[in-house]
Amino acid sequence: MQDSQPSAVRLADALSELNPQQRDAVLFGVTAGAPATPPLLVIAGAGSGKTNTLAHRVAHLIINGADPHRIMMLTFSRRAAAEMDRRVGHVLRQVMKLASTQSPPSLPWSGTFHALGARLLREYAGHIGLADDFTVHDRGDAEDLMGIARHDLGLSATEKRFPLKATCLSVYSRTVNSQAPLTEVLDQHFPWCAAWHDELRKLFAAYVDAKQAQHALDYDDLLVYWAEMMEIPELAAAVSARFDHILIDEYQDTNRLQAAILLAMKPDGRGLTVVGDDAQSIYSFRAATVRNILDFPGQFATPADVITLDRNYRSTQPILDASNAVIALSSERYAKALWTDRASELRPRLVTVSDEAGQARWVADQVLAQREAGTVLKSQAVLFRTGSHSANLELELTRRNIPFVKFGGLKFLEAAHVKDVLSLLRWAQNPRSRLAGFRVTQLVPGVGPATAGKLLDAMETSTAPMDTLRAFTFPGAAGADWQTLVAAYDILRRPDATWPADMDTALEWYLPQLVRLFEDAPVRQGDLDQLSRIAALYGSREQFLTELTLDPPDATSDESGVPLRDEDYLILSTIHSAKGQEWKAVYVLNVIDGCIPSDMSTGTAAEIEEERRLLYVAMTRAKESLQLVVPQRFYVHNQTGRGDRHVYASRTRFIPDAVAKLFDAYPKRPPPGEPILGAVPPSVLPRVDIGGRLRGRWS
DNA sequence: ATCCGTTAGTTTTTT
DNA sequence: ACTAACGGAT
Repeated sequence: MQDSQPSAVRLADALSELNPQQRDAVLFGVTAGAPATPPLLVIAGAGSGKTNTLAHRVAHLIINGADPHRIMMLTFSRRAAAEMDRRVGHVLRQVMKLASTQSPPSLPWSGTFHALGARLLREYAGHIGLADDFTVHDRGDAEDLMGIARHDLGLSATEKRFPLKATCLSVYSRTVNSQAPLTEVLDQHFPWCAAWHDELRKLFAAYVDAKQAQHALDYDDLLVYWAEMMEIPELAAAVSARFDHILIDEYQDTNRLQAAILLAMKPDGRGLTVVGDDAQSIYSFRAATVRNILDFPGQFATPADVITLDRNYRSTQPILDASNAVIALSSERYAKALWTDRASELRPRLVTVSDEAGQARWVADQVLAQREAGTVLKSQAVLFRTGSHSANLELELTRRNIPFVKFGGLKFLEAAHVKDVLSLLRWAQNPRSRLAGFRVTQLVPGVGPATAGKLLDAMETSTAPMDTLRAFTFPGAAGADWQTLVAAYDILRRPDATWPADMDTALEWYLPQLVRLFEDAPVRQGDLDQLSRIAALYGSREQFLTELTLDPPDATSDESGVPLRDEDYLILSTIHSAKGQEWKAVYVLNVIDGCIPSDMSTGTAAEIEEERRLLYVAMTRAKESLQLVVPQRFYVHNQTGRGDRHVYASRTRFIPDAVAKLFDAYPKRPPPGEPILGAVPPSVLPRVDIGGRLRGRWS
């Protein structure tokens, strides 16, 4: 800071770009020296400049003397964390007048609850009876382990079918995250499993034992152990004292466990800033609760101040009018209505098409048309309720050579061959990881569950697991295959193993298995090449394994691999994954009852309200152009047999006629004055297969 | 003990 | 379309 203009002036300049509410939120409680600020809740409507405001507040704290190392910034995803870091840096650079070679201070403690939890736990592992080489299980691993426990308890052979392992894990996870009794969780969210209460309880106990025996933590454990650690006064004091300021984004999507952690970190609320929007709460399936945000102010001796940001900078007025109208019908009343000064002639569109194929054609046509008009593909996004809803569109886009990237789709980390390789690395990192060992050893031909189990039992009780492994003789003839695994494992276990050379060792062993196991080995090898490239970005094996599970690459494209950054591509995303993002043009697919709301979540009024908010979130992503597409016929997915079963869909219940008036209908209705009869142009009348319906009646 | 084909049963969204 | 369990051949 060496130029003539005092930084205070530049600070004032930076702040002058904000509106009065945003400025209040930035400045609230901040004084020179930056001692802990009083608790603050910012209610930030969609597109209200929330991230920018938060970034300014952080920068402001730092300029006033706060130490970036002592600021904890909790975001919803790693992507959001990176964006926040970038913006804080931007403001700091501007105010501190750094030379372009100097990098602004960044926030080392910025990330998701889970990622920061993992870091803290590794640091304090020694104090809480945790091995510091613990493995983090992703969803798939956790399910597999649950499956093993389920089988070991004899629950796979019950008279009536026991819930699937994935369902068991969901129940477990929800119980843990909501801190509610199992009975309550079953009654409210899994009534079809309620009869299994006692067995589930036993299963969960076994699952917890299994995790501990192999030094593994699942996603929930990262929060649970953190919360438990904060119950010990000395540890709580030590951890809390490391952070002067804790800021949390998307607070409406945190659950009770996360709120408990937060409160334990800052019991008097000093230093806490939480930001959220109750109208955008869409993660209650993960036990998130709006109560967190509603109850926040009253949790402290001096209630937290509340600042509301309701000026929207993102969307045009017509888009906002329609979005406001949708959320206004919510049974719970939300205090704010967003406003903007971005007038526009262009109203959002409600487009009726015959079926999903027509929907795909329509969207592809529109995407190309908008690109011709100057909106690059990257500024356009197609949003949908569930991953499978985009299948038709993906086909159409591929056919027309329109590049796209899908967020929230199938992760390539879930593919069997990728998991195989990761398991080998993980087993080497943590020999207690029975799950990894179980998977890897069964890759050797002739080795099945029984043999693998015997070996792992022997290793578990052994003091020198490596020797046990080497000495193990297994029945059968394929000794050579076995020896290659032992050799590879031996190299990976050496203390002088280097990264990313380990990845090559693992791949070298795995490639023959890949060729043997899969017909499409060449395709899959492409994935492994990509994995290898990703691996090179990490500093160590442990870091690679942990961060990959906590922060998986979240997009897949039509070809394997994410396209290069400078290519142009269309964005496809689930509405959940679209959170916090914005695009010039947004298309929402299947805006029909049964999709939004999903017919799986029309059980309770609360579920339906969440679906309404989901539509609201989707609509408020659009800056200039918004099109909701309503196919009149919707093929039922997942149907048994070669059915052509479809439902005659109707527009979502969240857009009744009164709200529909805020949209332009397409195809256009006849001008007022025309007879009502025949109002629907013949081209959009559904084609009805009456014969099929009659047959369907009996099937 | 492993492997493979057959059969019955199935709840979206993600850290 | 996908999973899990089970019977039978090797």
